Amino acid sequence: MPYDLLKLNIQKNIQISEKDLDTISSYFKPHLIKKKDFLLTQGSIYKFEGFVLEGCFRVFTIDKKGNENTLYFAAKDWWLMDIDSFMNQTPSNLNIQALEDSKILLINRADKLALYESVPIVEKLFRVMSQKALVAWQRRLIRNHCETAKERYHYFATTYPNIASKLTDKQIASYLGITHEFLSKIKKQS
Amino acid sequence: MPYDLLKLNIQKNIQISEKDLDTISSYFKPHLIKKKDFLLTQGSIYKFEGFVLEGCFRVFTIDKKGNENTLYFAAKDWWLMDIDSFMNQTPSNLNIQALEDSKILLINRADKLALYESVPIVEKLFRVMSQKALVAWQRRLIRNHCETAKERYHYFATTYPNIASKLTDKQIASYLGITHEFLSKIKKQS
DNA sequence: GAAAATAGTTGAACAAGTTCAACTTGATGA
DNA sequence: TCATCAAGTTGAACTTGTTCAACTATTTTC
Repeated sequence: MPYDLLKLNIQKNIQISEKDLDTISSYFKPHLIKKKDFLLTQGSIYKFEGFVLEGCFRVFTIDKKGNENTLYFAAKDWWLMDIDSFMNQTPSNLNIQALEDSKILLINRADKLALYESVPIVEKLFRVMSQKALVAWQRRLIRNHCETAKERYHYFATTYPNIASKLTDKQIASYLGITHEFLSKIKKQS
Repeated sequence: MPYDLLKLNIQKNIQISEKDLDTISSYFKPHLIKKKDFLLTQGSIYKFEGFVLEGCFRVFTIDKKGNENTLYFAAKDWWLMDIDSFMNQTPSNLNIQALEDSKILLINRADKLALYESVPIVEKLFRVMSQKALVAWQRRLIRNHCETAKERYHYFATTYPNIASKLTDKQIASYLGITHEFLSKIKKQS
């Protein structure tokens, strides 16, 4: 039954037949990733797309100054992808690391392209998912512009309590775009 | 020939037949928008998607403190949409204003939904467009985290010189997420 | 179970960016 | 063409967040 979670997730995005759901599921293969192992490292080409069944991942870049910058965390029921690298087959700017022992469903690039062909509704699925993600990213940027670090921290901690509880303050700080020293001071204040 | 630009734009995203291009184009209607007029205001529901043929638009929100926050500018050859409001038929958080007299192709919501049905490749078109946009938003957030306002200003001014030249400093500042006073000081330094 | 590495705390000095207010310049419109 | 209104400039005081360094607490690892 590892595919139940995937199927439910898909149904949250589009209306789809059981048959199509089964076909889509059959393309995804379960994998176990150990804590601290990398699914992707900066410079390599991302050849998979993933759906998290258990555990938690962190997606981040390292800039010129050596600072880690977390794009997002992916826990159970979240998707993992480096769209840029996957679409264009260019070296990735991202690192994807398991924060704990994790279980994930993966589809490789050739199979994904085949899936778009054989199950046309998959285009719609990823269109809808991408558009929802786009809205979320727009909102996050706005929050970055008009809220202080303290406000952003509390938003994150209350919106994603189950993810936040798995993370170190250093990881949270790299997601908020502040230093971990400053996060420590924020937490002391409140 | 107002549809040539639209067709070229679509061809940059996907491979598509002339027939499909013509069908898609037929759903879009040209409109003129006068300088300072609004295509959308916060609180109303967005019923159109647009493609800019001439002129320039600004997409922004106004937060609780009354500060304007610019999400993006859309000049010739750019798309204009409030995905959130359009998809879910919820009141929009965005304002879309013409910065100069502009010409735009619009498709209304019912026609857009019909278009997805009648020309299936439109799903792929918007899937690809959304994924590209997503990558751009992710990069912008990272830049906001690891670059100073000065670096972000120069990145914007050199990456989009033709858009930047149409804008007031106040509008640029609201895009960068800084005050216009500080932008003035940045420009003086360099 | 000891040693080593990593995470978190705190303080002082600093840099980046804001706020407010006063002023100058430029655009716009009756 | 004069008056008005919005855009841009500048300075001083202030707030937010950074840097670096020294320290403590907590995990990891052998």
